[in-house]
Amino acid sequence: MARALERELRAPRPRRGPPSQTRERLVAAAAKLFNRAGYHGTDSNQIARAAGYATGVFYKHFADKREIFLAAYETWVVSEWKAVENQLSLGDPPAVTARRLVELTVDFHTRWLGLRASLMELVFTDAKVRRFYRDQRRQQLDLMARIRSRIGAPRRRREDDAIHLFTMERTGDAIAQGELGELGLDREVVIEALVKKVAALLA
Amino acid sequence: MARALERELRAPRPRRGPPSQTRERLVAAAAKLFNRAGYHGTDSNQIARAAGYATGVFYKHFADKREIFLAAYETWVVSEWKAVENQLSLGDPPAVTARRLVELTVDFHTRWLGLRASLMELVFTDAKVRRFYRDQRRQQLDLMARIRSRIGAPRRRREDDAIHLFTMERTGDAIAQGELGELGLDREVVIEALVKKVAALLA
Amino acid sequence: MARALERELRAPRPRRGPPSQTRERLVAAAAKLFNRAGYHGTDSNQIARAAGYATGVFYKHFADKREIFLAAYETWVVSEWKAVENQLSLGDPPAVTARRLVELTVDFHTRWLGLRASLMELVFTDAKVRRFYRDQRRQQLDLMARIRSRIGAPRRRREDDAIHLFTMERTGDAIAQGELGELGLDREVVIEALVKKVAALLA
Amino acid sequence: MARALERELRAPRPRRGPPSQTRERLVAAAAKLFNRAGYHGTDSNQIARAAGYATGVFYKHFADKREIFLAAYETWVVSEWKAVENQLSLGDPPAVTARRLVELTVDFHTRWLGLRASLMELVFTDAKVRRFYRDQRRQQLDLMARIRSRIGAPRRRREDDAIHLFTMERTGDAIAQGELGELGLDREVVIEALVKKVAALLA
DNA sequence: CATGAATGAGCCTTCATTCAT
DNA sequence: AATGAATGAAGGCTCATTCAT
Repeated sequence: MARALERELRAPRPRRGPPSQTRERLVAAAAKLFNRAGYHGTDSNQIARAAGYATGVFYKHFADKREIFLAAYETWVVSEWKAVENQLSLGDPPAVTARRLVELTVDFHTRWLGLRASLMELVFTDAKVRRFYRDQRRQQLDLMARIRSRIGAPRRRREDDAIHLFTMERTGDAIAQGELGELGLDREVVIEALVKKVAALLA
Repeated sequence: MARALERELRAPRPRRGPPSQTRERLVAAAAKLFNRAGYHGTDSNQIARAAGYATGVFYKHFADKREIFLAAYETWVVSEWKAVENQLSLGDPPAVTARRLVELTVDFHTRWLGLRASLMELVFTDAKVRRFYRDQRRQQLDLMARIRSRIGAPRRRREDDAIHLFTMERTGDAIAQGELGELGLDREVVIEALVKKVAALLA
Repeated sequence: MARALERELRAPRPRRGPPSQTRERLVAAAAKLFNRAGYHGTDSNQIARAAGYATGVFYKHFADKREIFLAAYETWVVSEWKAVENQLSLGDPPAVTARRLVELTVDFHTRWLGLRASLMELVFTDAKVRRFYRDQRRQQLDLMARIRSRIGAPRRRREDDAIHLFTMERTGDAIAQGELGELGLDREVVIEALVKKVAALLA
Repeated sequence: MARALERELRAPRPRRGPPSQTRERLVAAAAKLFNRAGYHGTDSNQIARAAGYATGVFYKHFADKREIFLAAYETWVVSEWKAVENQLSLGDPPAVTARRLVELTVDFHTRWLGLRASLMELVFTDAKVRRFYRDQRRQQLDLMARIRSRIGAPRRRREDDAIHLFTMERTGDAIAQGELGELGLDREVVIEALVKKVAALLA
């Protein structure tokens, strides 16, 4: 009857499967929605529906909304890491690598714009998110040190690396948000400048 | 009776006064609360109460919560500007000025940490906040250009100035949040590095 | 200064005067507003403002909002009575009188449409309004009996007069509301029918 | 613990069931409350509670209070129609039918007194309610025409039918409200008069 | 495991009314 | 007598979360 049809429309998707798949679908749906409307603009029932499930399933997989945000965030961070490490493993010349890394950053910030927009408030508000966020940063710094030692580049202070990361992060957000355009700035010039900064680290 | 007593206890409330004063008190209270609990963690009744008023006043002065956030944000931004321009007008040697400016930045980011934490999501979510935010950035860039031309420093591309601002902003947040400490980084070293960057602009 | 100017705009009207005048102005403003938006759609601050006074003055003249409604209602009823009695005193031939009375009814219902729309709920809800309403009805019935006896028309049962009044009242509302048009009915035909009914009473 | 006990006490609440049942219960509770306290004297939380549910359900079924009023109104109107058509289908002699119809009218106006009291203001204030109300009236007129043609009664102008409906409606309200008693009128005489009017239509 | 109806605390907002000036 | 800022109860509505099926 009409009821079944309606359900079909809501979620034209095969249900049932291993729990991990359900979880994955939920996270994917959450990411999409958070990205569109921010954390507070997204409601948990929506997430389940968008993933093709009923409301209740949500709380079978996540203790609360915050947790799924964290999961979505983690997904993003992990995929970004993978992409970065993958790029580094290609052995491209530094100039190429630098450009690719900047492109990656901009890409990711663009793809995860809405999530990032909510991140700061949650980092401020929520201890768990904060902890996770800090851990990520630490790993970024470790990675940077490792890379440099691997390629025999000169040592730098971890503090400088941190500032570099902050710059990349904030500038990436600005590009993703279209802030540059609104300020009448040239996106390519900014990207070029970032590439130069990254290249300097790899030299 | 009990009513009067209760009123007495609630708050040292200097009632009656020009509306502008009420508004100011509301904004001050809002800033404090937003700063403590973030935008979404603060409600409009709380704000009025914290300012020493009853619920209703709020909507006599602001159309909604977003509007008072914007007002609080504006207050902060304006005071920061004033402080910066004031510092610049002192005619200190560049090295001193640079250090003072960094100190100012860190100070402001510390004082307005919670507000800043909510800012990004609102910029993303709310067109009015976004517009205001962008305007501020534009003015910052203009100021930078003016300063340099005034002191006869070499011209720079606006894009580089923007990146500089992003770096200052994000690093200022990190310092304010105590992110550095948690990452085992030395705050002074970071500040020193920022000072150098600012000094380079003034040279 | 700007303040005074603003006040001027709100109420370009001489203030101060005998209390009765203030009261009158308030009632007039209330009637207008109730008429536009109904009782619940009108707020008491608005009324005072619209009359050219400050909020507070309202409660110097009326115990509450219900009371000013009653006053507005009374004004209307009294003016309608006056018009009816005036018409009757003219000594026009019955046919003319009947037509004039119907015109009067339609006029008044049109002029007081919004007030009437709120009347039923208030009659139901509020004992004071109910009492006043009933008194009016009683007087209408008395008047009808008196008229007939004066002009030597045959006696009728008071019950029939009541039904007649109900018909006039409800049909008057329908005309005022434009209900006829929406139902595809001819206004003139309806009015003609009413005239006939009234004429029958005067015959 | 206390929680469960409290829940037990609150209401004999048969939870779980098809949404349509919930909706029905809400409408029934709403009708009762509107009827008792009028539209503005009833709030949406109350309605849900009175139906045996928590606050939230309300907005799962209705966009706002206006909508549930309309639903309650519709329920009433539909049931009245059914009763009228049922009566007409019995094939009683005209005199009997007329009396029964008047009784029905008085019954319904009595049962739905409070709802009716709010109706006028809502018809005035709210476009959706107005539209629904007009549609009903149109159908009443259609029905009247159909009945007469079915029983071979003489044609009448639709305008006269409309006036008849207005009379019935307003007089029905008066009876339901006890207005007659307060005016010292004889209820039976009034009813008799209405019966005569209806009978005339059926003749 | 999934479902989705139900929960209810709590937020935003309005407005009749008061009262210090 | 007038002013208008302030009051605060109360109502509309949302949404994270629970739980009976």
